[in-house]
Amino acid sequence: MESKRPTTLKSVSFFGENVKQMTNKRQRITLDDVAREAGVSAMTVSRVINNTGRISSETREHVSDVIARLGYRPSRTARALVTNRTYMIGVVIPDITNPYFSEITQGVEETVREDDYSVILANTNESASREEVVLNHIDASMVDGLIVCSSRLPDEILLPQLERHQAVVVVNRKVPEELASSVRTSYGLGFRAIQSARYLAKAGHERIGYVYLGRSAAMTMDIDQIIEQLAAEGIFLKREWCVSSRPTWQHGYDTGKAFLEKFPELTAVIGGNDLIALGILRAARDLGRKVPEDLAIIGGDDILMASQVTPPLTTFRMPKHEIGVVAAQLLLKRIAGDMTYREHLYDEILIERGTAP
Amino acid sequence: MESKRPTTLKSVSFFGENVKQMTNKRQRITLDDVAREAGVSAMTVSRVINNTGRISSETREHVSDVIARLGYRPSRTARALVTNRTYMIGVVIPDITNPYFSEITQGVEETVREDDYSVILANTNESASREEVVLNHIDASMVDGLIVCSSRLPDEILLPQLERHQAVVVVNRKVPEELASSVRTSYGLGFRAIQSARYLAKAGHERIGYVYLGRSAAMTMDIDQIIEQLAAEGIFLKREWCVSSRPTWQHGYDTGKAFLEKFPELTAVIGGNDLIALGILRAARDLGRKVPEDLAIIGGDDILMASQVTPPLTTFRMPKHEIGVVAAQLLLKRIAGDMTYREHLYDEILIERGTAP
DNA sequence: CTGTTAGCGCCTTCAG
DNA sequence: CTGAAGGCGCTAACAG
Repeated sequence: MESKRPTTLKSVSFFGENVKQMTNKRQRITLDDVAREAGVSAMTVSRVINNTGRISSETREHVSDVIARLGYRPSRTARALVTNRTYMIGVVIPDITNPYFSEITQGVEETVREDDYSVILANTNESASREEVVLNHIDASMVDGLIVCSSRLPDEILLPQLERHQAVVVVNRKVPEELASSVRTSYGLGFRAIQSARYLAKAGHERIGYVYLGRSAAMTMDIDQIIEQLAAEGIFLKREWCVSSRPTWQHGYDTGKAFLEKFPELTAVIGGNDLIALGILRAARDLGRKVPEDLAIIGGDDILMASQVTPPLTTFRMPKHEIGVVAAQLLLKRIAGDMTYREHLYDEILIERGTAP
Repeated sequence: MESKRPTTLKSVSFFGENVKQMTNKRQRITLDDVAREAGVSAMTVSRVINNTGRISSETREHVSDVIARLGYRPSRTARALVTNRTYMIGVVIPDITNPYFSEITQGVEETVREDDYSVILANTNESASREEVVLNHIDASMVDGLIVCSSRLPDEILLPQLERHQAVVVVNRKVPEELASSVRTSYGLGFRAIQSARYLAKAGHERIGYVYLGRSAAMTMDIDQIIEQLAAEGIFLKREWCVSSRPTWQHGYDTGKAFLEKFPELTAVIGGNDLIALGILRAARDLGRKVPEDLAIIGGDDILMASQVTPPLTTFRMPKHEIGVVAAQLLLKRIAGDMTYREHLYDEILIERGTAP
């Protein structure tokens, strides 16, 4: 019998002629199949697989052989049902095509995979309502933990969703410490705008515009607070010089173009993030404005493109990949049962480049 | 009893003071709990949830009430175990930070989510060995289907992996029709290089370099075939003028710099993709070469950045987002049981811009 | 229209 | 060191 196996083996572990039959019945090889074939109990097989309990190396080896021969693979689902661990984590982000988020996601994915976790990606497309739908869809029974990036949802909606999960980490957001650990930049978008305005004011600009990220719950301050704060410092940011934009290049371009045409008196513009700022940069040049001579621009994430356009974009840098890695690490800690609140803050540092030297 | 519920309700569906207790016992509310509370059988509750079978609107309503009151959510895991459907699909891609792939991924995610599927993201970091590990990790029991993008694996390794899955779609790859539907560009990387070379030759270039994507199984032709093909057309591409690079900006930059220094006689360079080409562009400018006067450059994906650098990059355009959408649609068809082979081919069209006018 | 019976594939007791 | 029973939470297939 042993000697006849090789043939079967090949067609099972390789793409063979009996593929069609398999597709019909989907005859999964189970623990019991292995047990029967090996002449042991299911429990023994289970122990071999999980490397748990004491087993004679003899049976262990024999069972391993049978497992390999049959091409047995334990059902993650069945295991999840009984252990209550799925080895998956959810990652909720606004837009995977935004380099800022794809870098964070990469950091997360690469980190959790080391511990055999998989990432369930949920893209909210920068929409609060979609974010809610998506969060609602991710049941606690399908993930061991959740990382929520730059949530656009108000607390009343976000917090109950987080509460459903065993382990949560939020990025760019503050929530009650019992609910989640947190990784974020120290300034937040509001402070970043203030930093930018100060920088521009110091450079002599008096008419500064601000194209901010539309109704984002990640904003630690709202526009009026920012204006107020700056006014206190003698920097004058008119309310009408502040408009919102969705955080994509195209929206930055469209918004920026209309904005610059409406307020030609502006000598500087702050973008809510790099994509917006880069859109504005293109709009400015299409309008015949010289950057930075006629118009200075400051962005906000230091994505690759920021350094490669002409003139290169002055922006704020933060370790995106590392933020993803750390968020993942904090989540793994929580999943492992260590529920102590942890918080990682990163400074955003201003990178002075051509658009606002 | 009914009148006392509201209090409990709030602390269950909202973040309440008994969070701590819940975290301990993780006392999931089950179907039976609902059934008991509603005074019906579990089956009835199941029917209400799945909207299946005939149920008096009276009991339906009552059960729905209890479900809402208890904040019951069905266990995806348990359901998956019995239905053999997880409502998840796997997406294997080389690098999520490459805009080319993040756009495809976005298309996939957004499409499958309409049908309540979630995406498991597996990033291989452009490494064949990691891709193998990752594919091995994605068990057929955890996904209903799989989309593999630009696999770097040879057939001997890739095909058996695909065979394990019920439904597969490959992007930028050809596999036996029984195994998977396919979405890809009509040219493939090899043909794209040939198109580029022809274009450059026509523009008068005689010394053309080629920085290609390292040992990628997505190449329909290898370098020697390309050289041969071009030679037949009277276009001379020396073997030593062809070097490989990993498909990232930084590698493109480093490789490009060394390459240009070693072969200053080149008047044009073809990049394996946009990131590589953009890296070369920067390297060329850092070396004091004027583009396109001293050196023409052609890229290959038409990512956003390509159009925004100076001079803008001549490249090939293909509908990345749509490719993701279609791949997802083909996969959903297969998951639904329609296993007919389908193939979508997209033309890559040359976008003539500043780096190679 | 509703309930009963049997598992899905695995692991956690508890006995040998 | 190994096995037998029971159940995780849900639904399919039958009853009624």
